[in-house]
Amino acid sequence: MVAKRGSPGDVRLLVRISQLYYRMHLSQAQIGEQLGLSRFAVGRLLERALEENIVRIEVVHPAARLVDLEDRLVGRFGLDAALVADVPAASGDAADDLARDAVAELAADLLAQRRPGGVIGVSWGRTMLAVARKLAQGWTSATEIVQLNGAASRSDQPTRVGEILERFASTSGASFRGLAAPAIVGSAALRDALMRDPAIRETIDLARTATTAVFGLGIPAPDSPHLASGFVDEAEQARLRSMGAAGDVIGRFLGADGQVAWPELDARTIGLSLAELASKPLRMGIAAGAGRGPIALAAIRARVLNVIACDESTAEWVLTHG
Amino acid sequence: MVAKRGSPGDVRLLVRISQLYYRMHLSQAQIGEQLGLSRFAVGRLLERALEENIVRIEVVHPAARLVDLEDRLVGRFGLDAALVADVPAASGDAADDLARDAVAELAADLLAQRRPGGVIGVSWGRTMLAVARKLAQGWTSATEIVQLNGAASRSDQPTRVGEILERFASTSGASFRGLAAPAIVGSAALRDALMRDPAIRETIDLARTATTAVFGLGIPAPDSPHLASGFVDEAEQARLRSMGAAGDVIGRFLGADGQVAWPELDARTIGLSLAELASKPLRMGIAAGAGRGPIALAAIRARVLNVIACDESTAEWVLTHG
DNA sequence: TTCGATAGTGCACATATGAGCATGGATACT
DNA sequence: AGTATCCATGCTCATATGTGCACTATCGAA
Repeated sequence: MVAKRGSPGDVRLLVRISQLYYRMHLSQAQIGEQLGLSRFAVGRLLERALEENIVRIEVVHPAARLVDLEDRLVGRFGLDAALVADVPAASGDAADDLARDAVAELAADLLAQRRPGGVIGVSWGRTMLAVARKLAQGWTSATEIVQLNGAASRSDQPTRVGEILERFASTSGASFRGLAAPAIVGSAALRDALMRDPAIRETIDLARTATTAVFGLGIPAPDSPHLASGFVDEAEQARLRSMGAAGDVIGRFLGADGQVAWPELDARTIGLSLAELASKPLRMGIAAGAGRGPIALAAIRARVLNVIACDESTAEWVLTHG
Repeated sequence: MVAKRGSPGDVRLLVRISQLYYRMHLSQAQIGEQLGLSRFAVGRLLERALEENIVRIEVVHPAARLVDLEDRLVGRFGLDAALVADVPAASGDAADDLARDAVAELAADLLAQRRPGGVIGVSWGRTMLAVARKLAQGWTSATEIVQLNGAASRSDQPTRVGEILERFASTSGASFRGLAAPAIVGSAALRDALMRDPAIRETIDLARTATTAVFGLGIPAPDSPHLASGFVDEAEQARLRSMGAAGDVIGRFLGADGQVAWPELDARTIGLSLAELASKPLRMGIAAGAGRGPIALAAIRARVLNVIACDESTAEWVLTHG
């Protein structure tokens, strides 16, 4: 007669079987033979040992947290993939640089894994530069790299759009095409006029054919390259923020709900539209650094991205507030 | 291209696969499908996750310690079984009572599990009384219960040998037979004379046919019922201890090496010999309470037991000193 | 006592996993 | 450049495990 369920000897049997199975790596049949039980009985007792928490199986690596965040982002928002970087939660410019690098590495890894071909559209900014610098030789077989949106010509900080395009192209053997125009101009009319310029138009048309887009998620800080380009004065910047702009995607500012924050300003913005962006099969948005939570959530809601790369605190903000 | 071994993305893959496998309970094939890997690759990565301690599987129940001690006792000394009771390591008479009860319960459980038949030999003492009181109705189909060694007639503490035999018998439907003689007498000649007495001889002969023996392991304390029976005076008791007697098994005192400590005294002892005891297929020795380590080890070395039941501190002592 | 409910048992069969091996692609060394 | 070596890969085949089911022992209530 075997010890009854719930008796002290019963737990001991579960413990013994668990140790034989998980520690000694005996088969259930061997254990059964040794203890005079059928292999079925052993299997069922092992199942009970698991149920009753006599055996604990856990994923203990620190990265487990991050993978968990990724899975929750994918599950909650129906994304294609999510990458959450392991970044100590510090603040300051140095910490932001670290976060950018870590997130950029993940983004570059994912691109290499997916090996997107054809035309790839890219935006610019510090984050995109970090990604460009992490790309390994031969990461893709793409044929052409194209700039998705205008670059500030008068920014105090160089936008480095040239280096970004050049690196994306040189590491992959693709050619590249820049967009020789400001991000945001003074009026919708001027924007429309520029968009009709043949060189600009050709680039935008090429960008429309891209099946992959990679872009950073920006915040409306006073030193944002978009806002500092000279066509958006301080009053307009203040108005933008007061309208609840969470940040920008390829130069276009979104509110927390994922809608364009200020349509009139959007009409003065040069580059692919958000609707066009949202139609790409692979569109990766990258958010690194403090305060990126709102724009990340807005971009997710707008569905302008289906792959997000961000740091831990951004991921947590999004999951908390989304 | 999959992330290279050692790269950060590699660990993340291991973590993700581990979570899908151990937490979500997907099959390796499903995981492979989902991540674009063969099921073999998934299996190998899971193996690596285990090797690299990304996944930890442990038996967490408090009883695991005890089961571990049991396994080590069985393995180290080639026993048939070992039972280690979960007893808080306290000292004092109350603690000893608790330990005795806990060990007795395990011993009774094991007996019920083995269901020994035929003739069962038993010794007496506080430990055996505790075992007798734990026996459940119908624990065995044995036909006869027989006393293995003489009982002190003049002990200050009643030996309760009657109750022990009666309980062993009444819970199993067996009849019982006592041994109406002292444990130790004054001379070998007197011992031999008693052993020739028909009633005593019959009981001993019956005990020789027993295939199962259950007995306590005693220590040579001044209040030991064996020593207090009147035939061993204080000088002899002191001599016994000075000869290094670790304790007794069915009234026969053993040295630390498992040899009979004092052959002349042994020749004055009534009951089964240790060699006869050691030939039984199932012979369970029970040691509960402080200071039982040495006699437990001695009994193991003498092979007079092949099943031991003891408390945690005794088990640890034996493993440390054996 | 008799009956029904319940939980445990062993089985046949389907599925999942592991082991050994041949292959191919990369690396390092000459 | 040529070549030896090392690994990772995916295969086949053997083993191990899980599932659903029919059967039985046990226990409590009528």
